[in-house]
Amino acid sequence: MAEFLNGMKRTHYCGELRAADIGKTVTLCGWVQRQRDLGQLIFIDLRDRTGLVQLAFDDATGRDVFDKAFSARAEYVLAAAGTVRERSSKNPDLPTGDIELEVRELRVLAKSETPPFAIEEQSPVQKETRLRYRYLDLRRPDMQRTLVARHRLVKVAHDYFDENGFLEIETPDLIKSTPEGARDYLVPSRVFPGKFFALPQSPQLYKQLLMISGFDRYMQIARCFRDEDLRADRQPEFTQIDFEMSFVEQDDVMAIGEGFIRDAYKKMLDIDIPLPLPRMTWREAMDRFGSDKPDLRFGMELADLTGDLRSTGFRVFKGAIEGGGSVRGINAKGLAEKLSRKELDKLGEWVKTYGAKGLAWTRLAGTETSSYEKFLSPEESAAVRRTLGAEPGDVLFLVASGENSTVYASLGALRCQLARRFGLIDKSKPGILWVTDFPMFEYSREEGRWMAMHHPFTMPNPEDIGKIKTDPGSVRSIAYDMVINGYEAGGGSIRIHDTELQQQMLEALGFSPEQARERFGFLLNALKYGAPPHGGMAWGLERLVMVLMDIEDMRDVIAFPKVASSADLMSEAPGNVDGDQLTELGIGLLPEPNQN
RNA sequence: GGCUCGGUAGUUCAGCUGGUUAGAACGCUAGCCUGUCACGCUAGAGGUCGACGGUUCGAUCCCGUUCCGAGUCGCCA
Repeated sequence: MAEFLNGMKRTHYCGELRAADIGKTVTLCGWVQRQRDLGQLIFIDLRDRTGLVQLAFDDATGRDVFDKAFSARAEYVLAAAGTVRERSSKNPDLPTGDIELEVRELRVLAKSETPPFAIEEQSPVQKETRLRYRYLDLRRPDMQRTLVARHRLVKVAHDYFDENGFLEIETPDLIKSTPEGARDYLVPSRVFPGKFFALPQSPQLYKQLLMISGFDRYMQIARCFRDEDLRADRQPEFTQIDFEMSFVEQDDVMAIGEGFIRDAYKKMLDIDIPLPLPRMTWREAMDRFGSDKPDLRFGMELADLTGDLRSTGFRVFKGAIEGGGSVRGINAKGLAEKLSRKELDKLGEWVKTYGAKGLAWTRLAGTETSSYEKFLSPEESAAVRRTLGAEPGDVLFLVASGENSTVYASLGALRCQLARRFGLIDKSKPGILWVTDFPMFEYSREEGRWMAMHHPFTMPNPEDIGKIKTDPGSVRSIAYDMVINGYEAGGGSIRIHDTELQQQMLEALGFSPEQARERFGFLLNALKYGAPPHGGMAWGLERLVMVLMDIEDMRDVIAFPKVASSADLMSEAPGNVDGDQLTELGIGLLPEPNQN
């Protein structure tokens, strides 16, 4: 049976004691990091969220206390009272290494089973084990540091938006399902059997309604849910730093957004971000980097070789160009010696996952080899080399496709892959920029219709409004993303505040007036009663913590995350429910052979 | 939904061409040790080789199915 505190009150955190505290009587509480039994002398490292401190037990220690120290094991919870004294042999590796606690009184507040892994920095344990025992994993200093940073970033956001006149207003989590966009998580209604709420993918419609209500400047730390497959940087439930403001144009929103990111870098990392942030149109980002979230921390930009190869006889390139696509390339500077023939073939296989039919290359090592130059005229080969700035030691990569999106995706991914693998990324300064002028629509093959690239409430560029019906592919939107280090850290837009334009937009997206009313009637109605021009944006809180802390796995910035199947390994959610619960909700399950 | 990779002691891993007692390190348990701090020394315990089926005289190893995990493409207004 564990002991109780029974009047012992913690006076200090473990990690904050210093030489200046020598002679003080203190009471500490924490977990046993390690017990070192030297016979007549025992040391215990006691840990709390501030760090470690050494407890000492020797012949001056009472028998009862000494025996407790003897039987203490890893992760036992202790309260220790005594006197801070100077160590006879100091430990320069520990902030508290000059002192130790001479323990007079010791309580074992809780014993512990041997933990499945050691609670320490950079524990070499697999993610799966860590997530099963997340409550132990979270005791590790790096996890604690990360969650502290996350807390501080939220605090920076609250402070910044409060200082700028924004009000935090909560929007509902049980809302109406929207057909556009990601799959909704559905919540059955007991009162309306057969009907469902949805969990929000974002507070989008509600924050627009708040603008119509006149709150003028809104912000929220908003929980969002998307029932889509996961990635290392994507979780089904996540948090947005969300804001919206009235009587503004794109530059006004961007100025507020930039101000926050400057504050965040200053207060979290003491890094000065010069404003205004650089801007790049979506078109330019695609052409130069093959991505709408370009990582600016390294070069290897794409080059369009279509002009050089316009009249080539090489069937692969010719077919791509005549098919309305292009041939583009990148120059992997100086990587010829590092990329063997075998590895080039591997990369060729790898780009196929992005839809490319293959990867053409020229390796300018001692003996030059090329997979495609034999099919080109000498003039064409020379032109390609010239355009790519080829020099001895380089490797040229070319992708040709009748679909420009395939060329962009393949080369954009290859560029990032090579940079990561060969350490070309300059981490000394963050690569932050705005990407603007996104296309309003993109065509969905599966749906056979035009879809909103951002969302259906995004303001089209006034210059392009006339083309919504005639040439939707060329319509630009007043939408902007904030890209940091190759991540889409945030994004937003100016919204449509005009009923007629909103209806026109929904029509272009294939909604009948009835469908539009059914899905978004409340917004369309609200727009009729005097909507101010408004816009806003949102950041993914997790993404921001990731880029700020240089963490690559989103699960490492979330206390209790999901694994790739969207399950929670610790609680084993999702789980079965009682038949009674389903009956009450009017839900019957289809027979599933693999239910257990 | 597709593709690729992985699952062996509590943990991280090794395990040849299929061969009879499946290993290492750390951790754990016990004993010794008065200045350690990744303490040290000695001894010991600990395995459904993810699961099921098949091939074989014999399967951790080969084949099939399946479960779990990772990455990624699709998907993610």
